[in-house]
Amino acid sequence: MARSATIRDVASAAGVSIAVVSRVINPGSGPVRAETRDRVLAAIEQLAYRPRTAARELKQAGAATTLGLVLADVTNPFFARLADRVVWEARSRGVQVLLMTTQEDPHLEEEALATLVSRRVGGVIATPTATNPDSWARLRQLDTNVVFVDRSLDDVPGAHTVSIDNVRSARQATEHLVDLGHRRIGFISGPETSSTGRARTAGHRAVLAERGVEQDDALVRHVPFRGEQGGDAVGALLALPEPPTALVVANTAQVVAALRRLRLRGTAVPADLSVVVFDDDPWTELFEPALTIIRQPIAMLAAHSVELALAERASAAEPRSIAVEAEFVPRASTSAP
Amino acid sequence: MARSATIRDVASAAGVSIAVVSRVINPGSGPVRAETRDRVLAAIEQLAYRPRTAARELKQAGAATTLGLVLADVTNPFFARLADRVVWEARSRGVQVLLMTTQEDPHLEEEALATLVSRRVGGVIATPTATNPDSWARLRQLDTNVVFVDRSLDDVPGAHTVSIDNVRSARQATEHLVDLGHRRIGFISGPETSSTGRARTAGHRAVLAERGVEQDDALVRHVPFRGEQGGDAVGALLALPEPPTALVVANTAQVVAALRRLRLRGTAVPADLSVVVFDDDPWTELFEPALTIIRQPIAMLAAHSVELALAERASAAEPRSIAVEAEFVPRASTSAP
DNA sequence: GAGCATACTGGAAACGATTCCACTTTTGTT
DNA sequence: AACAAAAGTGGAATCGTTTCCAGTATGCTC
Repeated sequence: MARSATIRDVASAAGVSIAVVSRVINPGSGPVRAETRDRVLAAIEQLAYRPRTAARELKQAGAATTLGLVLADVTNPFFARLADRVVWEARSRGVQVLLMTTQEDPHLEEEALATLVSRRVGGVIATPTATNPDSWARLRQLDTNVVFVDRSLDDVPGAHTVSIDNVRSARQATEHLVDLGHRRIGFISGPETSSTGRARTAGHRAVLAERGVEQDDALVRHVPFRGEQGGDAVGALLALPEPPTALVVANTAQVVAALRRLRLRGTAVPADLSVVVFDDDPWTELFEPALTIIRQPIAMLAAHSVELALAERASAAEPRSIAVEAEFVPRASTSAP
Repeated sequence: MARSATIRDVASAAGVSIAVVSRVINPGSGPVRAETRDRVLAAIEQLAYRPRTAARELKQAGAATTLGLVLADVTNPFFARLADRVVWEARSRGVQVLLMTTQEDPHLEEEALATLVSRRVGGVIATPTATNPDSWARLRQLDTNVVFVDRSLDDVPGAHTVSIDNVRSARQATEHLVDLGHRRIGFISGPETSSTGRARTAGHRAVLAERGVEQDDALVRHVPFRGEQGGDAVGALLALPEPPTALVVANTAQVVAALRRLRLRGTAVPADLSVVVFDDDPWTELFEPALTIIRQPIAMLAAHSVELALAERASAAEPRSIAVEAEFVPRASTSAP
């Protein structure tokens, strides 16, 4: 296999210097006579020359041309759609996206960040899984914009945050259920270490306190975002001496596992158990009964994230925290107990 | 912001030459005295030095350390799970994945391929959307392994293919329906340009011919994989003077749109219309009635793809075409007409 | 047609790593 | 104690670009 053509090959084929070829490749970087340009372009075409990114990036230190997107789990439809939108937004700005998945594994996350660091990407958008403070700090230190989306980490100074107002959304869900007359409300949340998990349980608890509903810690379950444990959590809740009459679930994977379990047990929704989900998969509407959901404005999340990730990097800039509005969509899976 | 440390900074901090630092960074590349190594490592730690990928790649010509994954649509759960598995497989081999999405847009696909070419990745796994023969050819020309997964392209010499046997799976679906007594079977397939679309309709037609069922081209609809057009297709089919009593649908996005439309029209499944889907989303089981599906062995697809993509590159090697077995899972959405 | 400002071109120095090869030091053998 | 082999180290070339700067050709003005 012949070594692929370099700028030098093109230069000699076109009978010019490599400097000229470089100017042809990057229009606007200097004058080139039209006739010369044509000759160079012909040579490029003929040799199928493509400049090597590696060499290019090596020379131009801070290439804001690539953006890292570190997702916890593409298998989660919410993240998948977020990725889709981020790619779309980035593309409209002529930026490429390096998409990495951590599968909710702190180790993989650390690896992903190491890659991004050594690639010197222009910005990073991430749904952090674990507290890898060193890795995040390293990114900041390179003056890379760091944007946490959906979830966030407290101990990463300088990182921007984009998410829905989780406290508020959890409040809405719980208020809705309390208004319907529920007094024992199960809450399947993300891990306690996750910012979303904490914010949502906080909102939930606040409403219960305001409404004078008795709190029972046994009703709040912290379950990994990924995997099948949502089912076990539901099982445990319904096995309580005083089982809940309503349930709030944190994401699609969990609700799928939970619904599967409910069907197995013959628990009727909403007759025996009302259900609210933090997510917006098209299937939630098709499910019988249609699920009451909290719909996150994915396009907005993506737009703001990309914006911040690509902003002029000024280490001094105040980190911003953007909260977008989620929509509460009551449907058929919630009713009076 | 201070320029980040280079190998030279580390070398002078540790009082050694850059050659030694390089050997420390890549263990096994040459001898280093233990004491020296410690000194270098300390300097690395202290300066937070991280080698730049760009420089590294520039030197080592054929770095088989990165693999490109070009997906048509991460929003499609099938592809999302494929991505998840590919990342997993690649990681177990110490390889990183550059995930790019084309959103079923030939333009975006071409861009993605251009990136991959200029990055000189070791291998590419793709679900091709369009015939971009030049781009694919360029990859082959660089002696990059090209693996098509799920779908394939005919006019790309040298590319490997990994997919299920689409003819066979479509046969199973149609046979199942014919056995149940259906004579008019609607078929919502991918675009005619897609290999899967063609293979599946071929299998479908073969069974009809064998069983002496009258064929009607109006019953076969070619619909984009992405978007909402599955709904319109269903509407059109049911508006036929002689509407079908059964329906085969090509993927999740299409079936979601289709089911939404059916619900709107009040068409009962399977009483009025039996439904089979080429896909395996957990929701298909939760849907009422549980959908009869064709389950693709995603883990196998991923394993084979990564294997081929990372294989020793020998341009001479015969391109392989691997067909893995899909599983037909009859559930409640199909019954006698 | 002289003088000057531009347009165009090419030589050479980076960028930050890896790697070959020659050189020095240590170790082991007899 | 002498010598060979092995271990350790550093100088310098190289990978494929971009970019600075100096040099040459061209066009314009008077």
